[in-house]
Parts: sequence; C-alpha cells; structure tokens
Amino acid sequence: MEQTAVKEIAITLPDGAVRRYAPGVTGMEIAQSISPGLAKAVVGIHINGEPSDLSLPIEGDAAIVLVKRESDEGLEMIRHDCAHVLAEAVQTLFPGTQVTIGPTIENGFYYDFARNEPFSTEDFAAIEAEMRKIVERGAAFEREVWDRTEAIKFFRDKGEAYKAELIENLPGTESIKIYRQGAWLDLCRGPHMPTTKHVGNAFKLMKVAGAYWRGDSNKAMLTRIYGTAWRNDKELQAYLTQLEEAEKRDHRKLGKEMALFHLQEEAQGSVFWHPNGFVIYNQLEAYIRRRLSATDYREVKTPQLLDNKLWEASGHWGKYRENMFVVPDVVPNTEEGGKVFKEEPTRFMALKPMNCPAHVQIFKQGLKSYRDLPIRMAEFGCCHRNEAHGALHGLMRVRQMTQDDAHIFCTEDQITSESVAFCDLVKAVYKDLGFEDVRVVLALRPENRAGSDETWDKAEDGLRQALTQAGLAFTEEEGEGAFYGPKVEYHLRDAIGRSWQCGTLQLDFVLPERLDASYIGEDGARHRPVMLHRAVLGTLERFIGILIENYAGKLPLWLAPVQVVVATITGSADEYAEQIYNALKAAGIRAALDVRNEKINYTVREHSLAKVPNLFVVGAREAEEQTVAIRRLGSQAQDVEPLDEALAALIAQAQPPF
RNA sequence: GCCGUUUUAGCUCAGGGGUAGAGCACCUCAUUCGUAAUGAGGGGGUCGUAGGUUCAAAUCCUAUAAACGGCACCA
Repeated sequence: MEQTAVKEIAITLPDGAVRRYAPGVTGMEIAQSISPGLAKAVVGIHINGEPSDLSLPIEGDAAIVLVKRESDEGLEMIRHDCAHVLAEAVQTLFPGTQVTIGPTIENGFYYDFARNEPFSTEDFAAIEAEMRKIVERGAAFEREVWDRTEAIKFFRDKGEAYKAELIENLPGTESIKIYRQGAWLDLCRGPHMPTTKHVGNAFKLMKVAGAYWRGDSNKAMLTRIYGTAWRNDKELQAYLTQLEEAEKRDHRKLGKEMALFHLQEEAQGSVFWHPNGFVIYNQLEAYIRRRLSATDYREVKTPQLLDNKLWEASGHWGKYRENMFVVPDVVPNTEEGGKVFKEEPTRFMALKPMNCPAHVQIFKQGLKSYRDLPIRMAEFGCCHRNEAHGALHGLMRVRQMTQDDAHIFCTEDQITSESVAFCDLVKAVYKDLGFEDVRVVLALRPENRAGSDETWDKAEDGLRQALTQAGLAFTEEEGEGAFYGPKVEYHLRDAIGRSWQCGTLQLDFVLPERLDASYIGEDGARHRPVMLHRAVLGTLERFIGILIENYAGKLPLWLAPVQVVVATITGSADEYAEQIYNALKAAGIRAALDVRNEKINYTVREHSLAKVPNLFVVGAREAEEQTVAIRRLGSQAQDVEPLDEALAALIAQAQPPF
C-alpha cells in the first residue's frame, strides 16, 4: 500500500454509509459526488448536528445530513433567504432605509425596517419586482467572519445603527458572521442556501405593520413588512386560498350573517347579543353550570361596583388602575351646560375587572375551618377592563366580558389534587366542545415575585404533576408566570391561526394575605388559604368567537340557535307543518316555522345559508303519510321518515354532551 | 396607546371636483311551486363626524372618531 501525504476524512451519511473525502471538502462537493440530481436538490447541511452552509469546508471526520429544498427545513431556509432578498430590494429602492431583523415565522417571514417615511402596500409591486430581479440574478450567499469592533464600525459608518446595536449585544462567545449576496450584505447567523436563485418565485408580500424595536413600546416604531414564501407556486396558491377560506370563517363576519351579535361605537368592546347569539351564550353557560355542579363548585354572584378601597387593598389599584373603569361616587351636577361634577369627586367606585377580591369577601364571612376546605366558589362574573383601543378585536378581546370564573380556597396540601381535578375538567370540556388541538403552557416564576422559592417549587411541581396526570402535552415558559404564582394557560387558535388564551389555572399566595383571608387549622391556629384562580372557557365572549370559527358557523345541534326549520312546499301542508312545529316546541326543540309562499328551492337555500342544521320539509305527500322529508345541513340527501321517529331522533341528537 | 389602511343604502361594493349607482335584502302585486335564488313594480343614502379650500366637495386639505391588519398590553 502506497503511503500518501493526503489524509482523508470520513463523512458519515444518515444511512450509516461512510465516504472518504479530502479535508476541506464542502457539503456541495459531497452532494455532487453522490449524484448531480442531489446536488441540484440540496440547499443546506447539518454537520455533526449543526445546521451549516453547503459551501463551508469540512476539515475533519463528520456525520452529515444534507437538507433538500423540498424538505420542511428547506422551506424554512427559503423563507429566511427570502427575508434577505426583501431587505436588499428595499434598500435598493429606498436608500437610507436601515435594516434591523428579519426572521422566519409560521407560513413566511418578516423584516423590520427603520425609515422616516413608512412603507405602504402600494410599494409592494415595486419591491416584489426588485426581489424577483435579485432572485433571478442568483448571487451566491457568501459567508464571512468579521472582527467584532470592525463590524460595529462598519455598520455605524454605514448609518446602520440598529445592526451595530445588534452586534454590540451579541454574546462575546459568538463570532460575527456576515452573509454577502452580490453587492449587498447583512449580519446573520445563517445558514443560507447556495444562491438567491434557490428562493424561487413562490413568494408574496402580505402586509405592512408597525412594530417596536426589540418589542419595547418605549423604543422606536419600525415598519415591518410581512411576506409568505413557499417551495412552488402551487403551494403558494394553496396557502392564499386557505387564507381566503379562513376569512369566511371570521366570527365577526359570521356573527353578522347569522345575526348572532353586533358591536357599535357607543359601546366599543362590549357586545350586543342578539337572540340567536344569546342562545349559544346561554347554552354554553348552562353546560358549564352542569359541569361545575358535578364537580362540587358552588355558584355565587357578587357586586359589579366596589369601593376603590377594596381595589387598593387587593393591589389592583396600584398595578392595573389604568385599565379599570372608575366611577366617582358623587351626584352629578344637574345644571344644564355646567361641569359634570360640581365638586371634585373624592370617593370612587370601580367596575370590577375581576371577581377574586369579591370572592374573598364571601370567604371571609364567618369563620372557616380546615374542614371546610377546599371551597370552590364559582361565578359567571361580568367584568370590565379598559383595554387599549388597538387591542380590541371582535369577541376575542372585549372590554366587558363574562368569565366562567371560580376560585378554589384550599390548603397547600390540596393544590395538586385540585389542579389535577381542574385539568381533567378542562380536558373533558374542550373535548365536548370539539377542541382536540389545545396548546397548553405552564408559565413559571418571573423575576419579580412574591413568596419563597420553596413555595414556588411546590406550586410549579403541583401544576406540572397535574398536567402530566391529565395527560396533557405542555410547554414550559420561564418567567411568564404572574407575580403571585405560576399559571397554566390553555390556548386555542382562531380561523387564521392566531392563538388566544382561553382556560387558565393560576396559583395565588398573595391575595389571601393582602385581603386577610384565613382559616382555622387542625392546630387551632389561623392559616392562610391558597387561592386557585381558574376558568375553563376563559370568557364566554372569546370562547364563542373561537367556537364560531372552529365550526365555521355550523354549530353542533345542541348549540345551534335554530335547530330545525319546518318548511312547506305548498299552502296545503301548512296545517300539518304547524302541528309538527308545535310538537317540536313542546319537546324543547328550538324550531322555526316557514310557511311563506316561496319556492322550496328558495327556502332550502335561505336556511342552508343561515346554517340551520335540520330542515323538515313537508308537502301534501308528507301530510298524507304523516312523515317528514329531512334535509341536513351539508347534505343534499332527503331522508323521509315517519314523523314520530324523526321527532324522537332529533330530540335525542339535540341533547348537550353533558 | 403606537404604525399603516379603511369608512358611500340594512349587507357587499363601484364612483375620485358639476349635485349619488349596482347586486342582494326590504315593501307591494302576481305566482302555490318537491329540495341552494319565480317574475314585475316600489321605497331607501345631507357618502363616519367637524372644520376649511372652491362658483361648486362624497371627491381636495386639516382635525377627530371608529373599524381592520400588526406591535405593545392582557391581573
């Protein structure tokens, strides 16, 4: 065997095959050596588990995974690179614009720019055209490592203050990587695809929005451009179609079409429930009431207006005053045209923003023994919060909301069992209501917090254990808990994928202390109870909004505002139809009678569009035979059944799940 | 609250200095019909609000409100 000076390195592929190459071989060269087709398809590489560039020389033995453009990771790279292309296009067309950051997000990417004159969607056509030029040009992404001080100076001199700040804040251990694409360059961690051409054509700019630098409302407002990018045009079109479809499910749109509710200027953020919508509201409330009753909650009702002193004691006045509706406890001036109040009000009441302080007042009536615990106190509490104008959003974010709230007063030893019971309850309820895809977050101790580390350990473990026992997959988020205790959040998604917090479970060691709640323990001494704040739906408003979008308005029968319409084909069947209608009403079914002189096509269309789940159509034949022709929403089929059977079946189907 | 966009009939939208339009809905009449729009006729808007420019403003300018999309916030 001839000894050569050239050493070889061993490259292990995912299937375990080992290939030998000269040191300094690149990922792209490896791909080429395997097959030209692969070299074409590949856009990235993992070297010993680390995502990297195909152009990076590999000097020693390594295990590699080649990333194809068609893979999910490839798609991520397309989006990331597309953000760079966007930034180059913007700086080409709008000199003087500073670049900041441009990450990938679900379905796309965005890039934040600093410019005195903000962009408008009217600029999109020009920017997209420039982007296509850049992609067409196909400049290679070239990676360079720069000296930190030089990099800072470079960007400062260039007038890129934000980039310079980013570099200054990078940890000292991290090298400063620069990626060039032709004449343009950007600070970036990478990795990137081989060239801008790999981005392809399946991208589209979607919207502009303001966004604060570093997400801090005290810092400058930047202009953010959102884009979407896909592997091919078919995927892009599918995504755009899906967005259009999602818009049709928007609860605000359906709420109008189905006459469920409305909102108006004079009561912004507060819902006018119409008869149809209030059926859903009431059904949902009744369902939760049955669930609560079965799990030993007792329902209460507490005042809407409470003296400011109580809010001061609870701590809400200090922390949340700007979001509270405060009512001066003074008789207004009765003179025309004068000031609202003759004298400066000195006493204030506030509309309750939450129910807990009121519940503590009930707890505090009379002496409580450890034998009384846990006390589970529920209220469909109507709360008011003066939410920022920009935060309001249909039913999802309102100023007047009704929570399916409850507080559990218990001992520390009862935390885990109560939490487990609650998690089970949430799981059962969400399943009944059609939600399988729930995002569960365990929010852990924040920097500023009350209570000892020991207490927090216990509380966090209690919640963790509860979630595990309930069989819920969850993620933990450091520092996201409330100052008074950790919390579990249940998030549901709306039609276009926005996530909203619905259910919650929060441990609280502070409020019982502040409001001086106590019980007598086994030892005869006073002890502080722990409070568990919990809501299953969160607020009825938001939950109904999510429900509407989840079902696209086609609510399950037990929640449908109108469960069945009895419609006639000719006037000769009117009497029979009325008889059916009366029977349905008597059985507690929400029925409507339609004996208008209209063609049956018209009638079917109208009620189908109104998303009525069942149509009982009757004509002379049905009247004669004592049958009904059933047409169910979403089906063209006509199911002729004897009246008795149809009635019994509908009554059975209309039963709530609990 | 911040950035951008929007606001015309009950709803969805067109019209961009010369005095307001469509479709659907509504009302009236005719039609009594077998499973997603029967026909004809009619009524309806001081163009978000308040100022300004102009011979003339829905249209141009300024302010303001709300809604929408994000950001920040969400006890």
